Amino acid sequence: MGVENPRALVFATANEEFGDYQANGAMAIAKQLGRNPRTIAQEIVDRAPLAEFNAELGIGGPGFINVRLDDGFLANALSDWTVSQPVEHAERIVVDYSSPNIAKELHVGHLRSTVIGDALVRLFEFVGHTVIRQNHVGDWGTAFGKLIAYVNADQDSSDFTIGGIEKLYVAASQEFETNFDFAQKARKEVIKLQKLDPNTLKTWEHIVRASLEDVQRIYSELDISLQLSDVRGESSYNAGLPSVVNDLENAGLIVESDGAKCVFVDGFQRKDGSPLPMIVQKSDGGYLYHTTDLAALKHRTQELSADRIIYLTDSRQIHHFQILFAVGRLAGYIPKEVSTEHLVFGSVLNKDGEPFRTRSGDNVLLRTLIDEGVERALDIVRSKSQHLTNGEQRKVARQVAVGAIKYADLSKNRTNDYRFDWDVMLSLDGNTAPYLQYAHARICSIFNRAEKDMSEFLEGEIKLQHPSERALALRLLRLAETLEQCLDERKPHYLCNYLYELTVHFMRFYENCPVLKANTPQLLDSRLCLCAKTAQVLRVGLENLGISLPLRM
RNA sequence: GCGCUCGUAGCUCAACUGGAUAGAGCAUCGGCCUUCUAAGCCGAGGGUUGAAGGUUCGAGUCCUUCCGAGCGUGCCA
Repeated sequence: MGVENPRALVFATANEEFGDYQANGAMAIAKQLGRNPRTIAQEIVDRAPLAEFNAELGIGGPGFINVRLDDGFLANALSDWTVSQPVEHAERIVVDYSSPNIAKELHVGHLRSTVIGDALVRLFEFVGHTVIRQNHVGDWGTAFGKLIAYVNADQDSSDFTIGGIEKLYVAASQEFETNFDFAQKARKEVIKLQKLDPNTLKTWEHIVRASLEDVQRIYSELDISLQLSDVRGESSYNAGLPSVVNDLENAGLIVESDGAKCVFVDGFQRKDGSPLPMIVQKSDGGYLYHTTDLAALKHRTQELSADRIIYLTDSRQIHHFQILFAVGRLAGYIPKEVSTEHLVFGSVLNKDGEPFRTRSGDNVLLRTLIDEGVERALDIVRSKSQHLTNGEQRKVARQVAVGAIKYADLSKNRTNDYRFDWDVMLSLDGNTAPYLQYAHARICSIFNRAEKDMSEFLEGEIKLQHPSERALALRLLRLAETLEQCLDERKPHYLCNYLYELTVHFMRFYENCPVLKANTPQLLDSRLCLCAKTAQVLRVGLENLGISLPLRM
């Protein structure tokens, strides 16, 4: 038609009465040509572009081309369909997430980075990327002086288990505030640590190990895929910090200001318009997190050969990452073809919209959160699932609780703050993990009752007889486009919304279409196949979000 | 002060990045269990998308101004 870059702009219709999909490209073309959009749409439709699929085309509104897929086409498409959706170009993606602090237990402040990060790495891997997880733990710094001094002073604490480390840290901090001698010892330990004194280092290692073991226990309870081998703490970059500063000096980027070594980057300025520096070495010679992050960046491009580097932190660090990436480019640490992304997320608020804290104002520990969730879930499971044994109830309660916590987080747009509300996330109504888990359990139950193996029905001829079967089929086929959108924007909530919508349609199908009492053997097999595929999508979807599914509940 | 993010039903959240009549759940009201798990399904009411302008065939989405909230703004991370 003589138009540059014509795009079909195909979307699922907002309203079923318009069909299944709509193409909005005609209006864009009409604008370019200065012609009537409906005429353009008609010309496109006249060419019968989807004739081979038997699709029904119509024109609506100012020039929408509505597409209703043929039932037979849909049924065939679903019969041949599989969940696997590999990307064309696989990349090596470094994902930096969770990042707990040693000697502090995981708390709500780590929840979103950990949960969202873990969902994304699983999804990246599912579509074929190579993911390198990096847990950038805070295992270095002045706080360790206090801890080491405290452990040294009290030999009993040397065999602490880490429920105790948090307490140890609190006790050490208190001692630091009130006991002058202790404070002196703590400062000495910091220096000894920096000089890699063997005894001090030994205690440090001991603390780090115990702390990491505790972190792994929480990960395991939360079904987080991070392993000890993914840990690469701040301490591991220590030796490289001077060379980072050296690199920056060689690149002519360092400016001394008030005794501190700074990098100034165009575009970063303070309120008065004066340039805002990144300080890479303090006036006392010490290094800062900027420097460590630069060293990590260098490591990730040069040693890990990343194509992409992704960071998950809350939105307060936006500025830090902007300047970090800018300096990384200037220093040559980030080659042109490598992309860096800072994925931000909002804060976790309580029911009333305030920061989520304990009564005394402390961060809520993930340990506490899991325990409370399991307890609440167990109450519900005991009252609703009396057909399960005690042991099964406990297991289901755990899956429901962990699923609920993670799903509540993942199902919201990550960039916004979200409210943590037990009653909403554990509810069986609405866009929640238990609702999806329940639908899956119902499907399993059908196969149990029929004494058939679900995996044998993943393939088979599908017949779409009832409108709810058709609607379900259409939703199943949208997995691929959902995953694409989800990973395109690195926003898991698109997948959650999809899974919820899929489940709603499954529930309707379930109400309207008896499976085991279907009229003919062909219809029985077709419906079992729809069930099996739905269960598979739920499983693939939820498991890639890090959420497990009970077979019964 | 400046910068970033945000403001959608009484509440919690969506809205495929500019598309048709802004959708779900909770809460409220009303229906459906001798049939595969009722932890379910069906229906009803509920909106000037913070306000006012602007761009466009078309705006919750883009631009401007205002109001309001949160966060950030040089040696902590």
